Amino acid sequence: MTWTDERVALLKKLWMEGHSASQIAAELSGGVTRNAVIGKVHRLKLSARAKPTNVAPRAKAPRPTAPRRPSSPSSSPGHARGTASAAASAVSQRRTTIAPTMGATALKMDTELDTEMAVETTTKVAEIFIPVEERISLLQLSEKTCKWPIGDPMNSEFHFCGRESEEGKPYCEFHSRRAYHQVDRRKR
DNA sequence: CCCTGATTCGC
DNA sequence: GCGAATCAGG
Repeated sequence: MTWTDERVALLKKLWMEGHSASQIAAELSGGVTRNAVIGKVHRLKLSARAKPTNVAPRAKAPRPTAPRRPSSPSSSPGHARGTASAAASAVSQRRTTIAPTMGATALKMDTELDTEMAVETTTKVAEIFIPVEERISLLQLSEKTCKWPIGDPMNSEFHFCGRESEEGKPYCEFHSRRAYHQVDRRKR
């Protein structure tokens, strides 16, 4: 299949409407893969659709010397994957970008709830402080504890899963599936 | 394991 | 120009 004007036009339309590359690939007839769609999108220089004001510098461009695609059927030695140090650095190198608006909103809500909070605190302050030693707080999480939140953050019973997480994963095996396995993908 | 877009580079 | 392989991330 070739990129006719009609197919390109449809590609542009669907891409601008927010369809994913795989969805567009399915929409276009023929054996078009999502990679083909993405490649075409980049060549057309329309990879930017509705940026949220935030454009992180593309510094994640490694140039692996390893062969991209073996042209000969000779087998190559297997490569080890995933190390403990890699997982640790991945966590420590995490960058959190908080939009100014979020901070302002949080502050505003904080002050708004202040008076309401004060009344509640005076009546049930004892209940709030008792279980603090037993709960798993945010700061007590480590790289090997499941970080799946349980309960309402506003409730004193709020805690994290805390079970052992797989190497390099933020959640335990059970919650990792909950987090990444898409159940209602079709409804979009 | 499911998915997303981004990038590279042999063809 | 094309797109599979690969990467990086949620």
